[in-house]
Amino acid sequence: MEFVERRSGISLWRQIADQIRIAISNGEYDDRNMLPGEIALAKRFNVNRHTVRSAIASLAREGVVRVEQGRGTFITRRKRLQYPIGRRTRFSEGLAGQIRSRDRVLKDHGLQPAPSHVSRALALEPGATVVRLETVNTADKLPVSRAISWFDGNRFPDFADRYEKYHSITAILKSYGIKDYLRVSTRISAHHADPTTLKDLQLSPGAIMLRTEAINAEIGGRPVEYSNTFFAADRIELDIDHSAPVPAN
Amino acid sequence: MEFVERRSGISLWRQIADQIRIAISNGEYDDRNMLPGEIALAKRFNVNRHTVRSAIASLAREGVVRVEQGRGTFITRRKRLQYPIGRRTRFSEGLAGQIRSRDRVLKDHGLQPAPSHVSRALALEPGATVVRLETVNTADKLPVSRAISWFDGNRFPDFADRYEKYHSITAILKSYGIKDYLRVSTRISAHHADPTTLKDLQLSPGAIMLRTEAINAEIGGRPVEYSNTFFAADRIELDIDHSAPVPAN
DNA sequence: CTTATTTGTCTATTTATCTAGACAACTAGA
DNA sequence: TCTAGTTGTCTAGATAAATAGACAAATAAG
Repeated sequence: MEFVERRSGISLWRQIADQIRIAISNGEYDDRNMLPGEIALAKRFNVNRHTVRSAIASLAREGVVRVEQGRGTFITRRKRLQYPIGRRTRFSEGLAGQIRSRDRVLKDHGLQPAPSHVSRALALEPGATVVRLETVNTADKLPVSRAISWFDGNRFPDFADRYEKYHSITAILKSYGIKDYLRVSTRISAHHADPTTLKDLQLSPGAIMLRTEAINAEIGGRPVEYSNTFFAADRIELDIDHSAPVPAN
Repeated sequence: MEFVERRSGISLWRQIADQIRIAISNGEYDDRNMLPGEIALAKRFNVNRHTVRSAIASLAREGVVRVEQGRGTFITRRKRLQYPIGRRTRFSEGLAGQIRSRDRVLKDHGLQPAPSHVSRALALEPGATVVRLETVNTADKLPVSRAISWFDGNRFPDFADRYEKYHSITAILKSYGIKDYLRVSTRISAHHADPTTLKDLQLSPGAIMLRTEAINAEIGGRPVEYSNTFFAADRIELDIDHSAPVPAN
């Protein structure tokens, strides 16, 4: 008997949907590739059949299962994408082989005085001007992450303008003469998604986002990029590589 | 005006509590170290004052805020612990300096035939016998993570027994002649906590867990430990270090 | 064709959540 | 001491979530 908690602020159907989603991604139903019947699930969770139906309806809206009258409920998607993070992390390469199409849309950009955490990360003076770039990244037409990047405004004054031309951080930095850069640190946390992220990543309230706060530096060690990225936790996982650094090419 | 979504399966008070918790950890109220008044919050979220009160009551139960009649609502905790992950990751050292007390309790252990993902990670034959160790880790009396570790059952047959004596993975491995080991890979994902984790980490439904799936290997590269760790996402964040590997000491 | 098993729809009722308003209790400052 | 601003408590009603039961509609197998 599985457990759901009442009066917890999370409706029963939502708790059940969450547990079924986890079970699916753990491969628990891989043998038949379908869920148990509604009546069996209702008994297992000790709730009414209609409550289970609400849970399944929400999983169907997410595209995790497909319901067929008279037959049952079939699992349609199971695995998260894997996003590798290592010394040489590039969004443009990370998902290669896992998806068919990929896109990055520039949502917003501008110059601004650096907030304190930004100036600290980029080793700039407090209040120095920085370029702010906000993008939404899509894989197979589904948004997977939202990134906010900051760069030294004095060093890269027209960074955002060059985005139209190059469409890639790596290429823009190269156009400034920076041949290579490496990841220095990554801080990872998980939160309930905030309203902006819910909207940008097409999530529903209560959804989880994985947040990475990363610093990239050029070869000498000078920081060039500071970024906050918010991933849709139900669509992607992070794969950390601890192996020895790759020599610059 | 902040946004909350109705009929989403998450009660309004819970959505509001989640948003306030995020705002606090973003340092938005650092100037006065207290929340706006209930009436102001109700207006901002466009809900009834009683709904805001429910949200605040739940944050108070969590220990995030303290409410004082006639005065206001004060912020009592703000930052997550930072758990460093690098080539040399050791729970016993990771939180040093951030907490006063630390404890690890062995919850369960035993020998079992390796599930496929375990045998693959440890480079053993399918179905080989493995030692399974389940622990709950506590910092300042609050549980922060739950870990399940697997080791080669042929190589370390009495691993679990030695736990009583050494109380440390590193020390046990040393007792088997393994002087040093390094992290090879870490896979990170975020999920709604499952019932077992909710209970072990004293969380409430809808809470988020950060999951790491890690492989440690001895110096030659032979895997020695495979582990799944579930962190309470609202108490801890992961800090990835990408710097060059430290030489063995 | 019949039967058992599955999901789909409908009505009714109960329980929980949210809203609305009034007023009490407490705090800090004028 | 008075006043403005805060949280605490109570009542009542509206809305949403969950339960209960009955039966329809589709599927698969004998």
